[in-house]
Amino acid sequence: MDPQYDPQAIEQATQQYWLEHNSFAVQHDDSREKFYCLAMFPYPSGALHMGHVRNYTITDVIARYQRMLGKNVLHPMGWDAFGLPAENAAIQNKTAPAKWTYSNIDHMKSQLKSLGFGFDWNRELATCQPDYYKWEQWFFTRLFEKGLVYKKMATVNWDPVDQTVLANEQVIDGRGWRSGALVERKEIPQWFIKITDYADELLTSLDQLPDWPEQVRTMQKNWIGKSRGVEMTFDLATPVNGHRDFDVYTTRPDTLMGVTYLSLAAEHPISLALAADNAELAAFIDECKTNSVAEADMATMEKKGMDTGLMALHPLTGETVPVWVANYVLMDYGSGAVMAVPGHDERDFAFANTYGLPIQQVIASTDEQDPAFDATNWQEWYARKSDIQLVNSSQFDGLDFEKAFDAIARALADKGKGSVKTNFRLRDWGVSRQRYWGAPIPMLNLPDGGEIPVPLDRLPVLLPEDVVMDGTSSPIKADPQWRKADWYAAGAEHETDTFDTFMESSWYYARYTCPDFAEGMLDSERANYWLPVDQYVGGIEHAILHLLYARFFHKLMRDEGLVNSDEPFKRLLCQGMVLADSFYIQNDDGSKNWFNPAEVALEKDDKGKVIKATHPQAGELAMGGMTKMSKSKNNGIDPQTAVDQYGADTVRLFTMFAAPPEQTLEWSDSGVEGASRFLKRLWKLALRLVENGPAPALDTATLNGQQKDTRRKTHETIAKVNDDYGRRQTFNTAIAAVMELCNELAKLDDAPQSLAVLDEGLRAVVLMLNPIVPHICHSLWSQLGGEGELLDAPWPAVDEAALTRDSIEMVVQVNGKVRAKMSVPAEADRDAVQAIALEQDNVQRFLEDVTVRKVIVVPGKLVNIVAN
RNA sequence: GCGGAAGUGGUGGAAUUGGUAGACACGCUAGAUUUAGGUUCUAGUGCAGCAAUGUGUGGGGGUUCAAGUCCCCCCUUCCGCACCA
Repeated sequence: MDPQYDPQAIEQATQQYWLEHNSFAVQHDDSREKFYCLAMFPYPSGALHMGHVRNYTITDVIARYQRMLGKNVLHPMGWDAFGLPAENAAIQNKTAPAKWTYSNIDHMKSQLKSLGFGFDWNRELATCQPDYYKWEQWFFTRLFEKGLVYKKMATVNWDPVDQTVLANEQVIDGRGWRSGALVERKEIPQWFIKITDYADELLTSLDQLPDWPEQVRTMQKNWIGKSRGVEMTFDLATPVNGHRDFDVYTTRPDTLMGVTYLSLAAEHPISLALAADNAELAAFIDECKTNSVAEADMATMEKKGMDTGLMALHPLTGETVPVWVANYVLMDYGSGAVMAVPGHDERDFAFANTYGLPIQQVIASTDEQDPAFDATNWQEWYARKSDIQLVNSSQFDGLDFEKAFDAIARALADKGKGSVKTNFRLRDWGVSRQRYWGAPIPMLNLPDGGEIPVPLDRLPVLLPEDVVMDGTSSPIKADPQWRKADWYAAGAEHETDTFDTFMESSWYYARYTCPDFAEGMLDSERANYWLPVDQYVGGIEHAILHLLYARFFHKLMRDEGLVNSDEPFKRLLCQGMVLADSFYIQNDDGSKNWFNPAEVALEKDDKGKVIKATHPQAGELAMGGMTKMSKSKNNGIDPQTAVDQYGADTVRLFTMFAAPPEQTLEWSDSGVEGASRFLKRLWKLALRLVENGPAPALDTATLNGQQKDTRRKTHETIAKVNDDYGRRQTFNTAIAAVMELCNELAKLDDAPQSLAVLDEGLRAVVLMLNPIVPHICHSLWSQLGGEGELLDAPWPAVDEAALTRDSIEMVVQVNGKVRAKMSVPAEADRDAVQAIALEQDNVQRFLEDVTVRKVIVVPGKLVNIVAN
């Protein structure tokens, strides 16, 4: 055995062994219990970052652990290969997105291999490959045939200088990132998939996912946003350009008598009709066009509106209500019109106060603690649904929320002006993108204006890969030859929009089960063996969109007869971000220059707190604290550098040790060194055992106290680590427990039975750490004379007999404060424990001059003596 | 703005069901070995105090024999918001 731990040599040899033995290839096998472990596939951005390392280490640990439990484990990997960055890189580097993407995949694949992740590379897929997106295109045409796909006008960010559609992230402070031009909202026709048809099922089947984080289920539930409300019609006092009325939806019909104005979206047909002969209104609508389309901006921007002079009629009273156009009402949501109740909606309240609109109270609090209604000062209870009753609402006065809701809904229905309606916040999924690097939408635009899907025998609609990007128009939009579909009809053209990349990531997990299947989208026999995914791991940032779309797609595939399960992901783990220290220099103009932590020297005070950061050239730097690793803050730590310096096992160990998986992970060089140190100590411990020759057989009857304690520690640790890996998924505490065990094992002497205890303990350590640091464990396993393949070695068993104790340490409290610690016989009953507790000297001292009122005994833990 | 989380020593974190706060590790201090430095090993390390002891889980209140954990109010930070992936 090499006296020095040499990670580079060990890791190379171990990876070579896995390669030669094809160790991670798996097959469909009905006779074995399966386990499908999946990490969210990466976007091939060029190089692996720490977030990837963390993600894939977690799944690799779970996959290897499940394999040791005897399961047939599928752990695949592939590439989310379409997307915006490839286009940007292509423009910048004057290359083609495809070429850039494929070269990134090559590089990142070799990086993944160097980290020793046990992926079944036979199943690798990239979503930009035609044999992948062919089936996505086919599936879309099926959805079209089923009536689940439609086309409608929708808003995009339009850069008037570059003449191109921009993503939200490409709009910075209202301007195009490249041109700097003021971005406009523009309505263009786009394809939508009816996710709202599945809204109810997407909501109710969340209850079938007990192994998802509660917070993710809650976020999805709120996102879907099921509400019960009333849809009603407001007639116009005077028709406008043929429009006689418009609809609004509200969840608060109980406040209907408090409506003091109505708001239309700038793009509402009535607004546009009114603007035709109202220059001021036209100007206001133009101004609204420069507003961001992002909901977050919408919610925080200044609320602006304009009175149109038009009047609508209240559906119950027939009184006139002024109609406004407001910048915060969006045409894409609902009907593009809302009723405003400034007395009982906080946003309307602020708006009414700004524009001097009347505020009418129609709800009164029935809680005497609440202050009276004050139209100049918003209070929490104004919008409450409980402990209220209606006022100023004629025949509805005195009703509570539920009764008022029903009575007003009935009154509207009686007049034919409205009805109760269940609504969802969730909107249909717009899948059109005006970009090149994506899967072409397989539709033909016909000369007469209609659309038909491309038939299967014409699929895939191939995306040309050898193109030049000019930064404005998509190459397929600019290519009349590509668009031409004369094979169908003269003048027919291919749709030049491509799919949202969430389409590809919505079904890749299913395709992994049969990536070679050429006859269809999925080979149901294999797909149904492996699905659903038993463990899915990815970033919390995907908690809503990606996971919701994938759940939706799974149900669509089920209804197409491709899979037989309702949900794609049985258990979900959302890992936290990876942070690193950040350092900068503030420039005179307020901007900041960021310096990579690798180049910064730190100075500490006598407690070890960092007080100064200096850069060899730039001098003293300001400290930006721990922030998410990012290009903009230049604080990315390259995993490859760490792997080259310390080895993959050290990086994997640190990553899993520094924090539980759902929390943020703070990168720390000294923490990495600590992980490396532990592996060196482990190596030394094994070396000591090996150099002492084969350990004698364990004879549990002859063990002394220390040997017995250490052996108990071994088996306690096995039980804890098993629980931490399987149920809790807190790998950091599992590692800490193994470290504790190693510290105990290291204290054993060289007596024959001590070596036997060490031998048993060390084998358990190697088995327990194998999922996390598989290379060093592979090496140690063979040097300790472990039998068979470590990858398939059974998880160590707990010897219940080793867990028994003769005595238990307990704490004695007086009035809740710890005053003594004592050792009591394991079999001592309540009275005996109490008696021993009262005998303790320090307890006696605190019981002088007081009377014992009560003694609480928590078996195995503590005694609390209540006295005064 | 709306929705979802988090806040514990000098630092990362532990405390799993209301029951010994600070496991494990980093850092720091002292010592030993080696010595050019690092490495390695031993001991100590929440804060205040010589000690007994007091005090301590973002802040303020409450429930309980007992609260990091449960309840109410407040503050701060982070994530998502539909065209980044």
